[in-house]
Amino acid sequence: MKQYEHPPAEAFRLTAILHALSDPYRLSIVQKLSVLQPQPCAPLQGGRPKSSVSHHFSVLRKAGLVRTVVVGVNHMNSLRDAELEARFPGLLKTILDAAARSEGLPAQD
Amino acid sequence: MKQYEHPPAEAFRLTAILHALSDPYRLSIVQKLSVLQPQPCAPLQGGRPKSSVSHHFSVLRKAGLVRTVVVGVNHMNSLRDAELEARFPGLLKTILDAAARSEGLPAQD
DNA sequence: ATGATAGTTCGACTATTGTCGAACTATTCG
DNA sequence: CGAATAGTTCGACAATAGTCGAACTATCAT
Repeated sequence: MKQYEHPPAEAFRLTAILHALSDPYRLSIVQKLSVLQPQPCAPLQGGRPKSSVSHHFSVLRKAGLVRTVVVGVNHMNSLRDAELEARFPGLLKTILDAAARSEGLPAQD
Repeated sequence: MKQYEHPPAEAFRLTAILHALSDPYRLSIVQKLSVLQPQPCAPLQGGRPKSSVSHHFSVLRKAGLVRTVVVGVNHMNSLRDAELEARFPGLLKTILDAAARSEGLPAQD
């Protein structure tokens, strides 16, 4: 059962994390994973072709945000939240809170 | 005295903020401003040509991170920290803490 | 006015990123 | 085994972003 490479927590680079989360689609993946974990890629596709989805998951993995484990035919994704919290305390939660807040008011004053 | 356009706080987009901070040079500008505010562009140049510096300040302004006020011959930059805090509580501080932490350990274990 | 200083704008170029179809790999099921 | 499913990799292309010199603008000092 072939698995993925994930950078060790010491190798996380803040700028890579911020870049990974600066894409709206990737941010939405992380938001959804924060609600339900783990999930395979399929329910997170959002209408995109598989090759695009795969690319975005690769960016998330390389930044250290997501861990992907092959379980049978599915690739189960989860957030590396504990490691992230240890390395950059409060970062993920604060960004997710900000993201939630952004969504509340996209249309009104 | 000609001044700059700055987006209102309601127009801040999280992804634009994350993107702005995902560039190491721009992140370093924000870090330096967080220590000493306001500052003109010159001391923050970091060896880059003026046109590049100007470009990066423009990105920071458009994201809502920096406010630039023309004072005589200098363009004084400061963080829009209060507005940012109101819109995205804890975000700037958490990222700056993470950035400070990143710098502590670029070489050791 | 002239010159000096601080920074912007423009335009060209390069590099990085995102998109997507097609072919490929791994696993399960029949 | 062969077919189906889930996702990756490759390669081409488009779009976005960063870099930098040169010309420009605004302000201050003389």
